[in-house]
Amino acid sequence: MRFMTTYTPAEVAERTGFSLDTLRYYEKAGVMDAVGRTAGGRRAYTEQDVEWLGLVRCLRDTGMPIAALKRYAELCRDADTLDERLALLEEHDREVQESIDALLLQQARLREKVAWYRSQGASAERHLALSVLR
Amino acid sequence: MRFMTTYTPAEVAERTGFSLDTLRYYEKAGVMDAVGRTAGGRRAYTEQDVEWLGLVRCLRDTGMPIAALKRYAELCRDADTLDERLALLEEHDREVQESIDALLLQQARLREKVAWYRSQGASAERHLALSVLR
DNA sequence: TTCAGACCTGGAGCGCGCTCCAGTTCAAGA
DNA sequence: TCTTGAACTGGAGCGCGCTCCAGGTCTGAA
Repeated sequence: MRFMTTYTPAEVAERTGFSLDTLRYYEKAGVMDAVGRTAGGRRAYTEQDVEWLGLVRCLRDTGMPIAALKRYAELCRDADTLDERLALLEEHDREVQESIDALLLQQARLREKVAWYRSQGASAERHLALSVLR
Repeated sequence: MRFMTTYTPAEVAERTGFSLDTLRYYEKAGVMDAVGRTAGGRRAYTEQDVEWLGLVRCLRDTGMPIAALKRYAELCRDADTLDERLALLEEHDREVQESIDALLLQQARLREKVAWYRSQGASAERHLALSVLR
């Protein structure tokens, strides 16, 4: 007989930032293995479940689609898939890098626009200053 | 009588990277002003239209929602709204910065994971090397 | 024992941003 | 003149990732 700490759905939602509905959805969608249950049928998340959800958080926040997450989860069920898992994460990393790069590029454009508006604002103020001085 | 260069929908799609459907959608949605038409009723995009779409590209690529873009377009119809436009873009810039920061943070986590897999791969190789040497 | 409130399920619904479609019209080249 | 292909319209449909709902069950505190 072994004992282990488990967490209620509400606690997991609190700790991971996922909603209860999202947690159930992830389970249904195969993003995570079926969660253990209490005698009464309530979910009892283990520490590992919560850790897994931490990784899910990371991958979702970086834009990995549910389908890829599901694929990754499947690979993790088989211990003999380290290469594939690594490849999947490396591919994702490249995509993340690309979106960061794209974001930085467009941010530069955006800031040019902002700078332009500020210069317009400045001339409006100059204008105001002149009219005040008149 | 004045002449100006205009562009067909196909040309604009080519230049902006938006699909024909998306261009029509943006017009319907108020993301851009109604585009001028030829005698036969076909759209004739002006250089300004194309420039505007360039800005739309920038804002969409950085995640600005259609509704905000529409709001911005409305402000641009009134010359007397520089402050509001600037505020809108500055707010957007902050959000862009936040998502870049979030992305960088999670990317770091992701790379730790990748590094872990590589170390596993390395020990697997060591293991392989050992078995080869045996 | 009772009751509130957390949790259960299956399935419908939603918000976003397009994307596709059908049926029609326009325009340029052979 | 005919043909072909690009563009027109209004509206339906879609993929994604949740989110909500109804109707029922479980559980711990009073």
